[in-house]
Amino acid sequence: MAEKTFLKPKLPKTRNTNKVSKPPAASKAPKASKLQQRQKKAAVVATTATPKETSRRAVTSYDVALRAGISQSAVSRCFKPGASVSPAMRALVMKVARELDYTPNAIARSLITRRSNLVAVLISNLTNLYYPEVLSELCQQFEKRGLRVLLFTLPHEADVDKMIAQVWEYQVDGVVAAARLTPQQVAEFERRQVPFVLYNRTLQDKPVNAVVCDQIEGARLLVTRLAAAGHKRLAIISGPTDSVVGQERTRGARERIAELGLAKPIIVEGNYDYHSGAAGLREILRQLGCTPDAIICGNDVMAIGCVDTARHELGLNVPTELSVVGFDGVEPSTWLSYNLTTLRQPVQMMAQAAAEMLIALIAKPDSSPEKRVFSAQFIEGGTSVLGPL
Amino acid sequence: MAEKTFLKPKLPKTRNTNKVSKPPAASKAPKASKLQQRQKKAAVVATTATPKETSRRAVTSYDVALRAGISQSAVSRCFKPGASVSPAMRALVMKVARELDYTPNAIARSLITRRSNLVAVLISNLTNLYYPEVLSELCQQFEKRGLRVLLFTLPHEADVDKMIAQVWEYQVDGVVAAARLTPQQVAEFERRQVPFVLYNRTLQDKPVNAVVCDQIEGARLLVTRLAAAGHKRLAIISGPTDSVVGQERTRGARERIAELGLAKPIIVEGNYDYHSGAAGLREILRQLGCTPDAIICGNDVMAIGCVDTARHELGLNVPTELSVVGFDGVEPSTWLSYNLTTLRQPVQMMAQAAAEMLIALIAKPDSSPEKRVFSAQFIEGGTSVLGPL
DNA sequence: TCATACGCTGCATTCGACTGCAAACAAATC
DNA sequence: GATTTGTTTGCAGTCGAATGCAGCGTATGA
Repeated sequence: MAEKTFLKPKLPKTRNTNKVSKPPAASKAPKASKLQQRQKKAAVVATTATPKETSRRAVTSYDVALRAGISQSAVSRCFKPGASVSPAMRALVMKVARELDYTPNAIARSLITRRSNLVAVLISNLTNLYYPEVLSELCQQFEKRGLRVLLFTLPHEADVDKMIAQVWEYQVDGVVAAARLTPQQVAEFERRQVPFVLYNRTLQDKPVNAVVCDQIEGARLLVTRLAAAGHKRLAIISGPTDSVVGQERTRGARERIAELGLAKPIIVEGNYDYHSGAAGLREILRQLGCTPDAIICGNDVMAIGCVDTARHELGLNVPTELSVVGFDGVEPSTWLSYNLTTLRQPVQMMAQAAAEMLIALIAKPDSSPEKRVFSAQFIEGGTSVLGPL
Repeated sequence: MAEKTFLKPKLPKTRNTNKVSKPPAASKAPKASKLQQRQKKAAVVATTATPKETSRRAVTSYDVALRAGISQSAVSRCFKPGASVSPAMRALVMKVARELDYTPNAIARSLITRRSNLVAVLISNLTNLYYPEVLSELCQQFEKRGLRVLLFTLPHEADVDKMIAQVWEYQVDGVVAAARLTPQQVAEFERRQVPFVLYNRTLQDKPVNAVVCDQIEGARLLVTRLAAAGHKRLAIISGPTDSVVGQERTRGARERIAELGLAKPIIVEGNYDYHSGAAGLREILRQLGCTPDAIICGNDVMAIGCVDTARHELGLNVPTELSVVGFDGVEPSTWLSYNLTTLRQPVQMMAQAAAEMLIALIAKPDSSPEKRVFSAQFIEGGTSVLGPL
């Protein structure tokens, strides 16, 4: 109460050109001011709607302005951090806003500011066990910076183009793509001048903003360690051919195997899931006619499938009869039953880097492309016999 | 070419009130028409901007209208499915739109239609292994129906209110909440008249739209089966106390244990992760001084932690010396190393139901609340010794 | 005391698409 | 041929917040 009587006289009465100029202007009055129009509308709503139900319409800044006896622009300014508003005005507006349950409309704001504060995150397959971690981290990073995440999942790699069209419609400020995209699709990002960061993907022919983990380096390291421990006959269960990451892992392993003069490895293709790891192992044994020394799997889940099948279905002892290694370092790889030898990707750092990069790019769209390459961390688990390096 | 000459004369020349009415009106002309204003602006841009760079501004429906020699409203109508537009007009507009790379601005559309086509999905912890499946399914369902997903993760159960405020700002058409919310927070959904569906949660005192799985029924079934197989001393590793689902599972198990006249079970609290399953087991053994017959874990991941610790750390044989059962039926529970006895939740059906429900609710906001209760499916795995029922 | 500066505030316009209305045309009817 | 339908189109105003500008008020200086 005390506060109210303090504020009221000090604020709206000091200067209201509105009231002063209205009576004389009434003679000419080419058209009602916005606020007046609003006043009328509000009156209509009040008489039309049932008394208790405060109307279906949302509360707008005009409603707040009306109730507080000030202009709409004042309300708007109170919700903008750096704006020029007196403390008294801000207090009054906030009070009335709270009374009316006013929330600024981000849609309307976006329209005029041309900033939606939305970022699109494209992810191919959420059930991948690896991506939820990425998504979770990205989400938190963006939320911390006042950006909202519009999630797009690309399930059957089908109508990706249709989905991407949706991205444009929502005027997102930026895109993080952790999904397989054609060069044409990436090119469209550029054409539309929408900042974007690729996650674990790059383009051959064009420099783009990307956060990646050096798969080749990692794969070579794995082979080096396996060879040093005396493994000679290696086999590979690769990721699907359309996965760039998978291809790089395979290529790195293959190259290093060749360099070390080991026998050319059998390679069977998997699709990153548990069963394809199991199937891959069986196929390798069938083709080889005997057990290889070690199997390099394109990701942890396939490695787990491989280990389980070896142990529980084929009665093979992992690691003494067969070493199995994976990639990613997902949580189950650390479980006691597996304790997988793997290359852990620094997911948190990578996601953080991607978020940072995108935010920087939004602030300064014409920066030249940057690629941030992280190294995987070698985790020596119990599914491989490795000597000291 | 042929198409162009066919369309052009047939369309804009037949009736152009614009050209006819403009010259006479020029004498009075109180103010320029919108299209004319636009024309001027476009001219400015054209002369100001470098010739090659087609300007920084986005392409709008006015640009398309200008180029096609028609009105903006015609363009708008061409992008609205059921609108009254001649085929020739539609073809022309689509052609020009393609030439200019025009994409309708969903933000502007939302403002006037009061439909954002956005749904908020609130999820507490994406790394939970169970939620990615839910999210993935929800996403696909909504995308199929033309709704976009705004993702909100609530990490440390901290500033949930601040996050929810963001939900309002974006004028979402609906909310799916698969996170712990206070009754006050849920009440705010109602106050704001935003359709919402709770996933795996309900309120005690108020009927709300919800999709749930009957945890009590499931827990009772588990106990019944364990008891029938002769297990007498049961223990429980519960979910965290603030998880309603976890509490129900515990309660159901406890009730049934009491009904069957078995000894009151030791209950230790976990937090749903692998390590708390391991820790829970150790704690139970410490408190009990010996091995219980069976341990009921609040979810699969804890059950897995429990199994692993029993087998690899304590040298206990699961299931002969100790049965372990879980809840959820997440993918790793099916892996050969575990083959967990568990209650599988029909995630896909539930997510689908939630999406359907929300969509129905958006179409008809005043429907009375509905609760859809699903039953979990009992999966008899290899971590428990169970006779035939 | 008056001039200058600065701090707040309101006005009016803007963002881009949608839509009720009426005008214009085309087709159908008498 | 005149009238009545029906279809297609353009016009102008709308959604809700942001913002350049100008005006008002107060504090400061000379």
